[in-house]
Amino acid sequence: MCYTSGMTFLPSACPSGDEKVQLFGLLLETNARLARSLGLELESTCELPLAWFDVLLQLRRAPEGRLKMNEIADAIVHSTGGTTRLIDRLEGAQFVERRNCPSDRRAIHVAITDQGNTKLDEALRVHLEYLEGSLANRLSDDERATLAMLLTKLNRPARP
Amino acid sequence: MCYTSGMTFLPSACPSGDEKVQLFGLLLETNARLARSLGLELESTCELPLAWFDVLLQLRRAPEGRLKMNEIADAIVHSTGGTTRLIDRLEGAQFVERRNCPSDRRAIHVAITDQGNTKLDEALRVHLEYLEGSLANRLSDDERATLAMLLTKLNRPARP
DNA sequence: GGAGTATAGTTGTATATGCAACTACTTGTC
DNA sequence: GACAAGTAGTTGCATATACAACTATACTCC
Repeated sequence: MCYTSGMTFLPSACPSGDEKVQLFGLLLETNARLARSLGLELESTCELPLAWFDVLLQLRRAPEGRLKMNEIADAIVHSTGGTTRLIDRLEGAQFVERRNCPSDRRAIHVAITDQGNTKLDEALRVHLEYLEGSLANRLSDDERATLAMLLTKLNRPARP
Repeated sequence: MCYTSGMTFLPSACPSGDEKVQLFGLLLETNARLARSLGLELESTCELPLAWFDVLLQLRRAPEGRLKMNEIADAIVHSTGGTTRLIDRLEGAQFVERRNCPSDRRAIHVAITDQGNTKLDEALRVHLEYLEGSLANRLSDDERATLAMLLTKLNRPARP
Protein backbone atom coordinates (compact mmCIF):
# COMPACT_ATOMS: atom_id res chain seq x y z
CA MET A 1 0.00 0.00 0.00
CA CYS A 2 3.05 2.25 0.08
CA TYR A 3 2.66 5.00 -2.45
CA THR A 4 5.25 4.67 -5.18
CA SER A 5 5.67 8.23 -6.28
CA GLY A 6 8.45 9.78 -8.27
CA MET A 7 10.41 10.24 -5.06
CA THR A 8 12.98 7.76 -3.91
CA PHE A 9 12.35 6.40 -0.46
CA LEU A 10 14.45 3.95 1.40
CA PRO A 11 12.28 0.86 1.45
CA SER A 12 12.53 0.39 5.19
CA ALA A 13 11.83 4.03 5.83
CA CYS A 14 8.37 4.13 4.30
CA PRO A 15 5.77 2.70 6.65
CA SER A 16 3.48 5.66 6.07
CA GLY A 17 1.12 3.31 4.27
CA ASP A 18 1.06 0.80 7.12
CA GLU A 19 -2.43 -0.42 7.81
CA LYS A 20 -2.39 0.66 11.45
CA VAL A 21 -0.95 4.05 10.64
CA GLN A 22 -3.71 4.53 8.07
CA LEU A 23 -6.36 3.49 10.54
CA PHE A 24 -5.07 5.79 13.20
CA GLY A 25 -4.96 8.68 10.76
CA LEU A 26 -8.47 7.91 9.66
CA LEU A 27 -9.66 8.01 13.25
CA LEU A 28 -8.04 11.38 13.88
CA GLU A 29 -9.37 12.83 10.66
CA THR A 30 -12.90 11.54 11.08
CA ASN A 31 -13.04 12.85 14.57
CA ALA A 32 -11.64 16.23 13.62
CA ARG A 33 -14.17 16.70 10.82
CA LEU A 34 -17.13 15.65 12.93
CA ALA A 35 -16.07 17.73 15.91
CA ARG A 36 -15.53 20.75 13.73
CA SER A 37 -18.86 20.55 11.97
CA LEU A 38 -20.76 19.89 15.19
CA GLY A 39 -18.90 22.72 16.89
CA LEU A 40 -19.83 25.17 14.15
CA GLU A 41 -23.42 23.99 14.28
CA LEU A 42 -23.73 24.37 18.05
CA GLU A 43 -21.94 27.68 18.03
CA SER A 44 -24.06 29.19 15.29
CA THR A 45 -27.44 27.93 16.46
CA CYS A 46 -27.02 27.89 20.25
CA GLU A 47 -23.97 30.05 20.89
CA LEU A 48 -22.61 27.10 22.82
CA PRO A 49 -18.98 26.06 22.33
CA LEU A 50 -18.50 22.35 21.87
CA ALA A 51 -16.37 22.13 25.03
CA TRP A 52 -19.20 23.67 27.05
CA PHE A 53 -21.66 21.24 25.56
CA ASP A 54 -19.35 18.40 26.47
CA VAL A 55 -19.15 19.52 30.10
CA LEU A 56 -22.89 19.96 30.42
CA LEU A 57 -23.50 16.54 28.93
CA GLN A 58 -21.06 14.89 31.32
CA LEU A 59 -22.75 16.60 34.24
CA ARG A 60 -26.19 15.47 33.19
CA ARG A 61 -24.98 11.92 32.85
CA ALA A 62 -23.34 11.95 36.24
CA PRO A 63 -25.23 10.01 38.91
CA GLU A 64 -25.92 13.03 41.10
CA GLY A 65 -25.85 15.65 38.39
CA ARG A 66 -22.47 16.83 39.61
CA LEU A 67 -18.82 15.95 39.25
CA LYS A 68 -15.57 16.97 40.83
CA MET A 69 -13.08 19.01 38.86
CA ASN A 70 -10.71 16.15 38.21
CA GLU A 71 -13.56 13.89 37.12
CA ILE A 72 -14.58 16.48 34.58
CA ALA A 73 -11.02 16.91 33.40
CA ASP A 74 -10.72 13.20 32.85
CA ALA A 75 -14.12 12.83 31.20
CA ILE A 76 -13.52 15.57 28.67
CA VAL A 77 -9.81 14.78 28.30
CA HIS A 78 -8.44 18.18 29.28
CA SER A 79 -5.69 19.15 31.67
CA THR A 80 -6.83 20.15 35.14
CA GLY A 81 -5.58 23.68 34.56
CA GLY A 82 -7.57 23.96 31.36
CA THR A 83 -10.61 22.56 33.12
CA THR A 84 -10.40 25.14 35.87
CA ARG A 85 -10.71 27.93 33.35
CA LEU A 86 -13.33 26.20 31.28
CA ILE A 87 -15.47 25.83 34.39
CA ASP A 88 -14.74 29.47 35.22
CA ARG A 89 -16.34 30.44 31.94
CA LEU A 90 -19.28 28.10 32.36
CA GLU A 91 -19.84 29.44 35.83
CA GLY A 92 -19.63 33.00 34.54
CA ALA A 93 -22.41 32.14 32.10
CA GLN A 94 -24.32 30.60 35.03
CA PHE A 95 -24.58 27.20 33.39
CA VAL A 96 -22.82 25.47 36.28
CA GLU A 97 -21.95 26.28 39.86
CA ARG A 98 -19.15 25.29 42.19
CA ARG A 99 -20.04 23.86 45.58
CA ASN A 100 -17.89 22.76 48.43
CA CYS A 101 -17.43 19.07 48.88
CA PRO A 102 -18.42 18.20 52.46
CA SER A 103 -16.11 15.21 52.74
CA ASP A 104 -12.97 16.69 51.20
CA ARG A 105 -12.14 20.32 51.59
CA ARG A 106 -9.70 20.24 48.69
CA ALA A 107 -12.36 19.12 46.26
CA ILE A 108 -15.02 21.10 44.44
CA HIS A 109 -18.35 19.83 43.23
CA VAL A 110 -19.48 21.25 39.93
CA ALA A 111 -23.23 21.07 39.41
CA ILE A 112 -25.34 21.99 36.41
CA THR A 113 -27.83 24.83 37.00
CA ASP A 114 -31.35 25.24 35.68
CA GLN A 115 -30.03 27.58 33.04
CA GLY A 116 -27.44 25.00 32.13
CA ASN A 117 -30.09 22.34 31.79
CA THR A 118 -32.19 24.57 29.61
CA LYS A 119 -29.26 25.35 27.36
CA LEU A 120 -28.26 21.71 27.21
CA ASP A 121 -31.75 20.71 26.13
CA GLU A 122 -31.59 23.27 23.38
CA ALA A 123 -28.19 22.03 22.28
CA LEU A 124 -29.23 18.39 22.40
CA ARG A 125 -32.04 19.11 20.01
CA VAL A 126 -29.52 20.57 17.58
CA HIS A 127 -27.15 17.73 18.24
CA LEU A 128 -29.75 15.07 17.55
CA GLU A 129 -30.63 16.67 14.28
CA TYR A 130 -26.98 16.89 13.40
CA LEU A 131 -26.50 13.22 14.23
CA GLU A 132 -29.26 12.26 11.84
CA GLY A 133 -27.21 13.75 9.06
CA SER A 134 -23.78 12.63 10.19
CA LEU A 135 -24.38 9.24 11.77
CA ALA A 136 -27.77 7.83 10.94
CA ASN A 137 -27.50 8.70 7.26
CA ARG A 138 -24.21 6.96 6.87
CA LEU A 139 -24.29 3.94 9.15
CA SER A 140 -27.03 1.39 9.78
CA ASP A 141 -28.15 0.47 13.28
CA ASP A 142 -25.94 -2.59 13.20
CA GLU A 143 -22.97 -0.67 11.96
CA ARG A 144 -23.36 1.90 14.69
CA ALA A 145 -23.53 -0.84 17.30
CA THR A 146 -20.39 -2.41 15.91
CA LEU A 147 -18.60 0.91 15.86
CA ALA A 148 -19.58 1.55 19.46
CA MET A 149 -18.24 -1.84 20.46
CA LEU A 150 -14.94 -1.32 18.68
CA LEU A 151 -14.44 2.16 20.08
CA THR A 152 -15.18 0.91 23.55
CA LYS A 153 -12.44 -1.68 23.20
CA LEU A 154 -10.11 0.96 21.89
CA ASN A 155 -10.90 3.35 24.66
CA ARG A 156 -9.96 1.10 27.52
CA PRO A 157 -7.11 2.42 29.60
CA ALA A 158 -3.71 0.91 28.87
CA ARG A 159 -2.79 -2.19 30.81
CA PRO A 160 -0.45 -1.44 33.73
CA MET B 1 -30.73 4.10 28.87
CA CYS B 2 -31.51 7.43 30.45
CA TYR B 3 -29.93 7.66 33.86
CA THR B 4 -32.57 7.92 36.53
CA SER B 5 -30.81 9.88 39.20
CA GLY B 6 -32.24 11.70 42.13
CA MET B 7 -32.77 14.74 39.99
CA THR B 8 -36.06 15.44 38.29
CA PHE B 9 -35.79 15.78 34.53
CA LEU B 10 -38.55 16.46 32.10
CA PRO B 11 -38.90 13.17 30.23
CA SER B 12 -38.68 14.77 26.81
CA ALA B 13 -35.69 16.81 27.82
CA CYS B 14 -33.37 13.92 28.53
CA PRO B 15 -31.94 12.44 25.36
CA SER B 16 -28.44 12.48 26.79
CA GLY B 17 -28.55 8.69 26.84
CA ASP B 18 -29.58 8.46 23.21
CA GLU B 19 -27.62 5.77 21.41
CA LYS B 20 -26.27 8.13 18.75
CA VAL B 21 -25.31 10.76 21.30
CA GLN B 22 -23.44 8.08 23.23
CA LEU B 23 -21.68 6.87 20.13
CA PHE B 24 -20.65 10.34 19.12
CA GLY B 25 -19.32 11.05 22.58
CA LEU B 26 -17.42 7.80 22.54
CA LEU B 27 -15.82 8.75 19.27
CA LEU B 28 -14.73 12.13 20.58
CA GLU B 29 -13.40 10.67 23.79
CA THR B 30 -11.53 7.80 22.19
CA ASN B 31 -9.94 10.12 19.73
CA ALA B 32 -8.97 12.64 22.38
CA ARG B 33 -7.30 10.00 24.54
CA LEU B 34 -5.40 8.42 21.69
CA ALA B 35 -4.29 11.75 20.26
CA ARG B 36 -3.14 12.93 23.64
CA SER B 37 -1.12 9.85 24.46
CA LEU B 38 0.45 9.71 21.01
CA GLY B 39 1.20 13.41 21.18
CA LEU B 40 2.96 13.04 24.51
CA GLU B 41 4.89 10.07 23.20
CA LEU B 42 6.07 11.84 20.04
CA GLU B 43 6.88 15.00 21.92
CA SER B 44 8.92 13.29 24.59
CA THR B 45 10.84 10.89 22.38
CA CYS B 46 11.19 12.88 19.15
CA GLU B 47 10.42 16.45 20.16
CA LEU B 48 7.88 16.43 17.37
CA PRO B 49 4.43 17.92 18.00
CA LEU B 50 1.58 15.76 16.75
CA ALA B 51 0.46 18.44 14.32
CA TRP B 52 3.92 18.50 12.76
CA PHE B 53 3.89 14.73 12.46
CA ASP B 54 0.52 14.92 10.79
CA VAL B 55 1.76 17.42 8.22
CA LEU B 56 4.89 15.43 7.43
CA LEU B 57 2.85 12.26 7.03
CA GLN B 58 0.43 13.95 4.64
CA LEU B 59 3.33 15.24 2.60
CA ARG B 60 4.96 11.85 2.34
CA ARG B 61 1.71 10.32 1.23
CA ALA B 62 1.13 12.98 -1.41
CA PRO B 63 1.78 11.80 -4.97
CA GLU B 64 4.65 14.19 -5.62
CA GLY B 65 5.77 14.60 -2.03
CA ARG B 66 4.27 18.05 -1.90
CA LEU B 67 0.92 19.70 -1.31
CA LYS B 68 -0.56 23.15 -1.62
CA MET B 69 -1.44 25.08 1.51
CA ASN B 70 -5.15 24.57 1.18
CA GLU B 71 -4.70 20.86 0.54
CA ILE B 72 -2.74 20.60 3.76
CA ALA B 73 -5.32 22.62 5.64
CA ASP B 74 -8.04 20.29 4.44
CA ALA B 75 -6.07 17.12 5.08
CA ILE B 76 -5.21 18.00 8.65
CA VAL B 77 -8.55 19.75 9.28
CA HIS B 78 -7.19 23.14 10.29
CA SER B 79 -8.15 26.61 9.16
CA THR B 80 -6.01 28.09 6.41
CA GLY B 81 -4.77 30.74 8.79
CA GLY B 82 -3.71 28.16 11.31
CA THR B 83 -2.04 26.16 8.58
CA THR B 84 -0.02 29.14 7.43
CA ARG B 85 1.54 29.46 10.84
CA LEU B 86 1.98 25.77 11.35
CA ILE B 87 3.90 25.61 8.08
CA ASP B 88 5.87 28.68 9.19
CA ARG B 89 7.07 26.71 12.20
CA LEU B 90 7.81 23.59 10.21
CA GLU B 91 9.73 25.65 7.70
CA GLY B 92 11.64 27.35 10.52
CA ALA B 93 12.69 23.91 11.71
CA GLN B 94 13.65 23.10 8.11
CA PHE B 95 11.36 20.12 7.91
CA VAL B 96 9.47 21.53 4.92
CA GLU B 97 10.01 24.24 2.35
CA ARG B 98 7.73 26.53 0.40
CA ARG B 99 8.12 26.66 -3.37
CA ASN B 100 6.34 28.71 -5.95
CA CYS B 101 3.73 26.95 -7.97
CA PRO B 102 4.55 27.45 -11.65
CA SER B 103 0.97 27.23 -12.87
CA ASP B 104 -0.70 29.45 -10.28
CA ARG B 105 1.13 32.36 -8.76
CA ARG B 106 -1.25 32.56 -5.82
CA ALA B 107 -0.49 29.04 -4.74
CA ILE B 108 2.42 27.68 -2.72
CA HIS B 109 3.82 24.21 -2.89
CA VAL B 110 4.95 22.82 0.42
CA ALA B 111 7.53 20.05 0.10
CA ILE B 112 9.12 17.86 2.73
CA THR B 113 12.89 18.26 3.07
CA ASP B 114 15.53 15.63 3.74
CA GLN B 115 15.58 16.66 7.36
CA GLY B 116 11.82 16.35 7.43
CA ASN B 117 12.02 12.86 6.00
CA THR B 118 14.60 11.85 8.54
CA LYS B 119 12.51 13.17 11.39
CA LEU B 120 9.40 11.55 10.01
CA ASP B 121 11.13 8.17 9.84
CA GLU B 122 12.16 8.57 13.44
CA ALA B 123 8.63 9.50 14.45
CA LEU B 124 7.09 6.68 12.47
CA ARG B 125 9.18 4.19 14.36
CA VAL B 126 7.82 5.59 17.60
CA HIS B 127 4.33 5.69 16.16
CA LEU B 128 4.43 2.08 15.05
CA GLU B 129 5.52 0.97 18.47
CA TYR B 130 2.77 3.07 20.00
CA LEU B 131 0.22 1.51 17.68
CA GLU B 132 1.20 -1.96 18.80
CA GLY B 133 0.12 -1.02 22.28
CA SER B 134 -2.93 1.04 21.43
CA LEU B 135 -4.38 -0.69 18.38
CA ALA B 136 -2.92 -4.11 17.82
CA ASN B 137 -3.23 -5.11 21.46
CA ARG B 138 -6.89 -4.22 21.60
CA LEU B 139 -8.34 -5.05 18.21
CA SER B 140 -7.83 -8.08 15.99
CA ASP B 141 -6.94 -7.75 12.32
CA ASP B 142 -10.58 -8.24 11.38
CA GLU B 143 -11.77 -5.73 13.90
CA ARG B 144 -9.32 -3.14 12.65
CA ALA B 145 -10.47 -3.71 9.09
CA THR B 146 -14.08 -3.29 10.16
CA LEU B 147 -13.27 -0.14 12.06
CA ALA B 148 -11.46 1.30 9.06
CA MET B 149 -14.45 0.56 6.87
CA LEU B 150 -16.90 2.18 9.27
CA LEU B 151 -14.77 5.26 9.76
CA THR B 152 -14.39 5.63 6.02
CA LYS B 153 -18.14 5.65 5.64
CA LEU B 154 -18.42 8.15 8.43
CA ASN B 155 -15.78 10.39 6.98
CA ARG B 156 -17.40 10.93 3.63
CA PRO B 157 -18.26 14.55 2.94
CA ALA B 158 -21.88 15.46 3.49
CA ARG B 159 -24.17 15.07 0.55
CA PRO B 160 -24.90 18.34 -1.27
C1' DG C 1 0.53 12.51 66.53
C1' DG C 2 3.92 14.55 63.53
C1' DA C 3 6.77 14.30 59.26
C1' DG C 4 6.65 13.07 54.73
C1' DT C 5 4.09 12.05 50.71
C1' DA C 6 0.12 12.27 47.77
C1' DT C 7 -3.91 14.61 45.91
C1' DA C 8 -7.37 18.62 44.37
C1' DG C 9 -7.53 22.66 42.47
C1' DT C 10 -5.71 27.32 40.86
C1' DT C 11 -2.60 30.51 38.55
C1' DG C 12 1.44 32.46 35.63
C1' DT C 13 3.08 32.05 31.31
C1' DA C 14 3.68 30.41 26.67
C1' DT C 15 1.74 28.80 22.59
C1' DA C 16 -1.41 27.15 19.10
C1' DT C 17 -5.45 27.96 16.71
C1' DG C 18 -9.69 30.12 14.68
C1' DC C 19 -12.04 33.96 12.49
C1' DA C 20 -12.31 37.92 9.75
C1' DA C 21 -10.13 41.28 7.05
C1' DC C 22 -6.79 41.84 3.69
C1' DT C 23 -3.67 41.34 -0.71
C1' DA C 24 -2.64 39.16 -4.84
C1' DC C 25 -3.81 36.44 -8.47
C1' DT C 26 -7.05 33.87 -11.66
C1' DT C 27 -11.24 32.83 -14.11
C1' DG C 28 -15.46 33.83 -16.39
C1' DT C 29 -18.45 37.04 -18.97
C1' DC C 30 -19.83 40.55 -21.87
C1' DG D 1 -9.57 42.90 -23.09
C1' DA D 2 -11.73 44.89 -18.98
C1' DC D 3 -14.55 44.20 -15.04
C1' DA D 4 -16.74 41.18 -11.70
C1' DA D 5 -16.49 37.32 -8.99
C1' DG D 6 -13.95 33.68 -7.06
C1' DT D 7 -9.74 31.58 -4.96
C1' DA D 8 -4.90 31.11 -2.42
C1' DG D 9 -2.53 32.56 1.13
C1' DT D 10 -1.20 35.80 5.03
C1' DT D 11 -1.90 38.67 9.09
C1' DG D 12 -4.16 41.12 13.30
C1' DC D 13 -6.46 39.93 17.04
C1' DA D 14 -8.90 37.23 20.43
C1' DT D 15 -9.18 33.10 22.85
C1' DA D 16 -8.56 28.39 24.51
C1' DT D 17 -5.48 25.23 26.23
C1' DA D 18 -1.25 22.96 28.14
C1' DC D 19 2.54 22.74 31.40
C1' DA D 20 4.73 23.71 35.56
C1' DA D 21 4.83 25.87 39.92
C1' DC D 22 2.11 26.76 43.81
C1' DT D 23 -1.36 26.39 47.92
C1' DA D 24 -4.21 23.82 50.72
C1' DT D 25 -5.86 19.67 52.34
C1' DA D 26 -5.78 14.58 53.13
C1' DC D 27 -3.44 10.27 53.94
C1' DT D 28 0.39 7.02 55.76
C1' DC D 29 3.66 5.19 58.56
C1' DC D 30 6.69 5.20 62.34
